[in-house]
Amino acid sequence: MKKFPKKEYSVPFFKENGYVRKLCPKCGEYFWTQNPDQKTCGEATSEGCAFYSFINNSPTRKSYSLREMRETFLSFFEKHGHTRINPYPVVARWRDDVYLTHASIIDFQPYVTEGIAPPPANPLVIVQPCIRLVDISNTGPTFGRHLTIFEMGGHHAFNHPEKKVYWKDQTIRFHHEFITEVLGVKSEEVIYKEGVWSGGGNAGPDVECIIRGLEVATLVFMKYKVVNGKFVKLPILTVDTGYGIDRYAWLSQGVPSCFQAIYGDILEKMFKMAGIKEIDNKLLSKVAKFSGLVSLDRTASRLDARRQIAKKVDMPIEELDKILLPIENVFAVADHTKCLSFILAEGVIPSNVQEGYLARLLFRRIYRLLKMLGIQDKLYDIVDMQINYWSKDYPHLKEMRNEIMEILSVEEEKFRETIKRGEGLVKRIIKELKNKKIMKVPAERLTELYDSHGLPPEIVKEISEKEGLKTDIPENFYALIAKRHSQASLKKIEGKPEKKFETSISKIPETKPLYYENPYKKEFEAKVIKILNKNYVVLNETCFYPEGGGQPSDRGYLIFDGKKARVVDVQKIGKVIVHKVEGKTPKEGTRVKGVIDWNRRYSLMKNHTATHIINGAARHVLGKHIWQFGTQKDVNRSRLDITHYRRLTLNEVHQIETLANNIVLQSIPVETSWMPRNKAEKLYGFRLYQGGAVPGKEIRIVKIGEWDVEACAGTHVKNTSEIGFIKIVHSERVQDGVERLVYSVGKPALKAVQENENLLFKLSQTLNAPIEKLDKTAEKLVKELKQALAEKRKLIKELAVKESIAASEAETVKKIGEIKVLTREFKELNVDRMVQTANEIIKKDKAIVTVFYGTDGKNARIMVMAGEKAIEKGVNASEIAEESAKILGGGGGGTINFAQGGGTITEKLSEAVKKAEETLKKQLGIVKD
RNA sequence: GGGCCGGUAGUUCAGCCUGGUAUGAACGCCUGAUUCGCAAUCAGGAGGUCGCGGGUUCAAAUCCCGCCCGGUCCA
Repeated sequence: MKKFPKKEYSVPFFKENGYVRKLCPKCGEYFWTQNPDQKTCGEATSEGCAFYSFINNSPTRKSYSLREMRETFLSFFEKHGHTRINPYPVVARWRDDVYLTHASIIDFQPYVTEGIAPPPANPLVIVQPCIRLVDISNTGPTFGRHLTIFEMGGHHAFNHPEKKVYWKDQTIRFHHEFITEVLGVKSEEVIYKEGVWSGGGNAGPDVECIIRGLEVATLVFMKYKVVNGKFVKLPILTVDTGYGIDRYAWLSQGVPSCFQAIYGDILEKMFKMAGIKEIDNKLLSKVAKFSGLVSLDRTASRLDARRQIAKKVDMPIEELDKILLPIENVFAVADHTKCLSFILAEGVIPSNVQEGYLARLLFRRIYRLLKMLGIQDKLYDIVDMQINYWSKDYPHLKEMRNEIMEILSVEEEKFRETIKRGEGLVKRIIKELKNKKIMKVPAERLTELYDSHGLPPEIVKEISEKEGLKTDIPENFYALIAKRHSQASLKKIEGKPEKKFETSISKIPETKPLYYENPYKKEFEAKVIKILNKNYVVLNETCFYPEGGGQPSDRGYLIFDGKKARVVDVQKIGKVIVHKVEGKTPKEGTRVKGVIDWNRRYSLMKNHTATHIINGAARHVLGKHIWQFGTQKDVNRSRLDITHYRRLTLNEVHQIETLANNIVLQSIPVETSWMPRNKAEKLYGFRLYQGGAVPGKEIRIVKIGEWDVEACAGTHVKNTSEIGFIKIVHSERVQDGVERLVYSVGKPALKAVQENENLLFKLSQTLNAPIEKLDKTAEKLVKELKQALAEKRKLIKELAVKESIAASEAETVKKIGEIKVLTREFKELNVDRMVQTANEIIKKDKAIVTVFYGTDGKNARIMVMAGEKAIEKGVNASEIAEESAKILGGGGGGTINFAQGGGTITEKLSEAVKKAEETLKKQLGIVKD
């Protein structure tokens, strides 16, 4: 990565205080220090630049708990003119580019950092719980340097060209004052390492603050936007600092691991649960000192890291591993269960897609860790402990306790099923391989098992080796998985034709939307600003609603000079609304009259408001974890996808429907208003972002009484009573954890009910039973049908036995050489009966060949069965069937002892039977060609 | 959003590639034998709209298309 020149880091603070800039010989990075004897950058990296020297030897004046450290940090910056801001959710619903909040700056991107919206305060200070799942495999082995969930303290300043707050020098001074004067660390112990930060589309120089080996903060000076890999200067310079609150607490306590610093006595309880009684703190401290060396990714081996540490602490690797592994596992459990609790508390449902998949990943990892520790049953106790512990700082956890527990138990059930199913599958595959004398599970099988069935190769290995089959997990296993996916995803993506206007449109002034001022306005007059590509019309203002937020565009007409242009589509590109027209096109600069298709539009308005109502109703009926996942409105039928961990029952759907209709009947006014993003978030919370990210400084709020508030750009009715009637017609599971509600509104809703009634009526007529008794009637019918089918099978068999007796005595049996042939017509074409009868006859006499035939008028069928002895003499049933079926104009075939054929030329049936006899004779060598 | 796998007896599955009898397998169930009783064992038996709907074919569990249901991986 590109490095910034020295001048980017050379701030007055360093000069005034006698800092020198040095180059670390180990990692090759520059750093600033007051200590002239400092050789390396002082960070405990995997290159081994230094080791931790704060373990059992804290550099701070006193020991801080996480909570104390958080408060100390916040109040320090508050004292220095920063406004304290409450933390944002860990699920970043206001953004569509990331799922989780992984830094405090995420809260303010992109609207604040791009200058679209003002910050809630400037400067501000916040402690934000952050989630980073990329570090999941390191969580535990690095003793807490990596966590999936941690608290990032950030003091942020947004420097506008016309209004500067503070920049590099002051930022570093703040940090230094905090660390030395507040915490009491000696000034010369603080090293500032130069770095380049890049993420979320932004970049800039940064300094990393290192104390006794531990990086405790990163001070980022965001000044670039990354466009196509190039750095473009930003108008707003953002001070983006990240203070690892957890790491500061760790530093101050000097305990071996960060987990001990964060979790205190609940970690002790987890150790007890796992039966880990005596922890050798001396050893742990020694290991902790060198834990900076550890850095795992998907390819690096855990044992390699362990080997290095074992050497440092002078202990056999096996022994060390035996001691450390369970401890690390408990560390990971502590971290992961906190992380999962936070995610679930915000209504994420474990799923096979999107952020739900992350939750599932986390759950399954926890479950495996607990299994290794032998305490799977303690999952709920641990999560309960976490909820209690963290609710003091984050009270929303407690509110969601019951839902979290419910979701966990559903998820546990699902995982157990998957494993059970998988084990069975692996065992079968192993058996199959053994039968083929393959004594090793092929790599291809491993990838298939993982990709299609979710079975990690380690599990497959475990099972297979128990069964005595070798399994080599390829080193590039995950690369092979990636390959499976890349091969399949070579489909072309077609962009909207309007996309190509994007560049030409930037010069056109924005279109004034009239549909917000008055959503009931049906006609308007406007000036034609621009015609694009012959049939795309841009007006100065319009009533036509462009497609967006799941609401389709309006249709209608543009009228000019007595001519009409049909508006078939409306799109919003940037701030310009484009009308796609068919027929005549108006000229640029002229005035046109616009008329929207009111019936359609009014219908869409009702549907849109109904969507909000149902969403609110669903949340009320099912719980606070309900979020809108997606939605599509239409005139006759709309749909709303919601997050839920179980299949909806009909009863639940009915409850939602009833509640939704209650809201309609209560004639609640629908209030729409524009307000600044910050104000709206403060007033209504992040629940606003049901429909995902909403751009802009001011956002539009649609509020339906106390039932629902959402940020929404759609058109709505003024009062819920206008909707009339909502009928949920259908519910389905779109993905794991996502339920779809399909519903109709107003007249189409009535129609939907009537259609169902039609169906019932028809059914009632067919079954000749009153509608009220249809369920019983159908039940009875199915039962009777089953009985009748069973009876039929029985009778066919009985009949077959009888007929076989009769047939063997009948004269229709012809002797041909040493074998016998029985030809017989079946009046009713019943293949089953023919087969059964033939079976019985052959059972009695192995030298017989049966030739059965019949026709239903449309098709003719011929069936040949040969006994063992007949086959010995050279009879081939398949050939006979094939030959005679040719005459019938069809084909036939089968096995040597049983075959059938047929055709459509039914009148040649007797000829075909004759042919069968001839073929048989030929096979026996009685007749020659 | 994209991909992959699966749906056959009460249960777990085989059969599908290469269309031609589901004499399907195991477990479970029922009856009988043995046993003080249970388990075990033996003998016999019942149990299937092959997820649904179309198509191709003389013929579809099997091939093709659509749908429904479940599982799973990736971003």
